[in-house]
Amino acid sequence: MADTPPRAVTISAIAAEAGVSAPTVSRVLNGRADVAPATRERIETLLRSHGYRRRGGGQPGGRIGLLDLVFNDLDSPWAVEIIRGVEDAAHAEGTGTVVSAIHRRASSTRQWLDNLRSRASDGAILVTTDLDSALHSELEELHVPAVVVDPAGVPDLAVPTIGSTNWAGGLSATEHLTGLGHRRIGFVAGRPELWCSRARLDGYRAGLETAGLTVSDELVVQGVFDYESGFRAGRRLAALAERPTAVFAASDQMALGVYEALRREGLRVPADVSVVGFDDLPEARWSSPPLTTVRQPMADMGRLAVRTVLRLVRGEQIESPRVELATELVVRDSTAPPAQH
Amino acid sequence: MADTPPRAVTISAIAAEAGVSAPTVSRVLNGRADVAPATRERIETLLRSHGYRRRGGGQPGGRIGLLDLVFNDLDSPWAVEIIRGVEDAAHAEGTGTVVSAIHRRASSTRQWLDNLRSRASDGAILVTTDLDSALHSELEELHVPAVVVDPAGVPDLAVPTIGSTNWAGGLSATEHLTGLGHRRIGFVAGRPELWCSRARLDGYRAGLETAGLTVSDELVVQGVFDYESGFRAGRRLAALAERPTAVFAASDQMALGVYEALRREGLRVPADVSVVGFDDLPEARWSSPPLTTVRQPMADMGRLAVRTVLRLVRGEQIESPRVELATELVVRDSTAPPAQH
DNA sequence: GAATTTTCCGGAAAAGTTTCGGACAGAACT
DNA sequence: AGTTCTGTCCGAAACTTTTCCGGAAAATTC
Repeated sequence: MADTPPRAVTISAIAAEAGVSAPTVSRVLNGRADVAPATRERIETLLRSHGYRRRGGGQPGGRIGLLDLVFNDLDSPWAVEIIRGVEDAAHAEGTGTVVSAIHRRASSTRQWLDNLRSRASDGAILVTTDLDSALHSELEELHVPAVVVDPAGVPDLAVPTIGSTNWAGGLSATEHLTGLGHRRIGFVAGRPELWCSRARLDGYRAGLETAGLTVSDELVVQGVFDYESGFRAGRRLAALAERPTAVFAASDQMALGVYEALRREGLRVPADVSVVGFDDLPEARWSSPPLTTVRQPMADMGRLAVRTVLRLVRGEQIESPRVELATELVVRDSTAPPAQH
Repeated sequence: MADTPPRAVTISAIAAEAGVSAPTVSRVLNGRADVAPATRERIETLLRSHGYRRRGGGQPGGRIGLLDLVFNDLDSPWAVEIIRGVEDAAHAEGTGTVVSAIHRRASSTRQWLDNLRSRASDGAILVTTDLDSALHSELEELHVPAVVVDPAGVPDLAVPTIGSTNWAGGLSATEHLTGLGHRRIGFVAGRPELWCSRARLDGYRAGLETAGLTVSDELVVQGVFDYESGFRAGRRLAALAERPTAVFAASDQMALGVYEALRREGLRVPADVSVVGFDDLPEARWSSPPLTTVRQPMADMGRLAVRTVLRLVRGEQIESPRVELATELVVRDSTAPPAQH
């Protein structure tokens, strides 16, 4: 005959190759205790190199049942929004969503991979700013396709990523402020090592240039995306000899930190200083005053991630390995024309 | 011999009873197309009445692999915290967490139940303020034990629930304010039909009485837990002839609404009015000023829910069908002694 | 050194899934 | 009407994986 079609690897094939019986391999797969360490090692290697995937009971086939959604920790402020989008799309496709958090410890990652294989998840959606290549190759060996959803932008990797248009967002926020008449606009930058920070900063610069303003270094303060660093940056900007009339923070959390710094200085938003954020977290709507910000469509990104990973599971081609969804300026009450002197 | 041990229902037993072969039952279970509607109906009824649970491949046994975590919608502001706690405990127990949202539509619930059976989830944790008894009996039929995590309190049902000490929380918040010297303290109540609202209100009253104050009806404004209602309540309290010097809101979202209402009146927190919330959502820490509030240990409630439902899965007894975890007052910057007139 | 326990693994049985083909009904050509 | 064709529905058999049980070898104890 011709070559056999790509028959799926079975437990017995592995067993034969390892020189043991099928039940032994089964025990290894299920993490049973009564297997000699050496034997277990040998079988695990074979399992991995053959990319064994658990199958229900009978022959191959089987439909998609589970998707893993992984967070670096569960502390991303956009976590809920992403979960909501992923759950929504997964539900529509008839698959379940397993949410996991892997912590900094390497053991946590290992355990997650074991669980992933044990429950025969079909694909993984990673929400993380640092997917190391070790994890990536492990997933490759397991034949579990992965997609990275990353509102922070990610260095290039052979994994499809879904982000958002940071540069355009930075530009529109800045143009909103210049359009209101602001001439001195502070900027609180995010982690410089992440793409998205640079893109937002460049968008800010482009916005100033469009308005015929020059970029002043003292108006750009470094932060690390969190509340605390926003607070410190806000204090520094407020203490400037020539105080800016508006501040654009590269994240909502930093914008709220700026709020607090201004409040302690006795300055009012937006009467004395206008503030713009980036992300549109739920708390942006409920801050006082409600925060003008650049919305990242987290839920849509989650939905797209599900569709993308399912295409990979089905072996279909995807158009582009890197997709960016549009950001959108949401004007609320934290911006106003500058006070007249 | 004696009576047979409670043998699990097998596919073949169902098949025999329905007068069909095992493969046919298998097809029904997996939603295959080639089964006559009448036959499918008959088998599904039997499946349900026997509480059939999918088993891996071999004999009964099998270890716990998946837990379902269900939200009413995914809009609860405490969702992340609960997910975090549940994921943490589930991870430690070696099980995965499937997060689902069921919407108001009944079809959504049905679909979730189908998925639940199809993926052979071992237990369910429901986060909801209205678990209807229909759903409850369905779960009973599927032999999937359930636990309700409900920070809002729930009417009695034959399901273990995990809540928190709302009365004590209301009391401690109020005593904190009276301790600072406040004599006129406004209260923004939550949905009156929920237990927790009454408990918090009673805690407030008890706190006033402890301090020898009388409860004035005009100081208690009805809200529905959300930002908007808090805003309206705040406006009403601020417009009072004799304005309160402090406001205790029965949820953080309402407290933030009060913030905004006060800000629009030109009043400062805490210089002019102190504010206390309830829940300790993440945004409480990041509001301006950071909000003093009563913390509900959402993550711990999630963890306890996992342990409880796993005990039910293993057939163990649980101590109490209703557990309340302690709330804790978190003092931040939104409270201060009343201004001297 | 013998006895006992523990470790490790294979055979057998059980459970569930798919593939393939057969029975049957209705529709469509002569 | 008889024949053929086609599609639906279901069972037998094949196949994969899992657990149960028992036995041989190694390790430990007396």
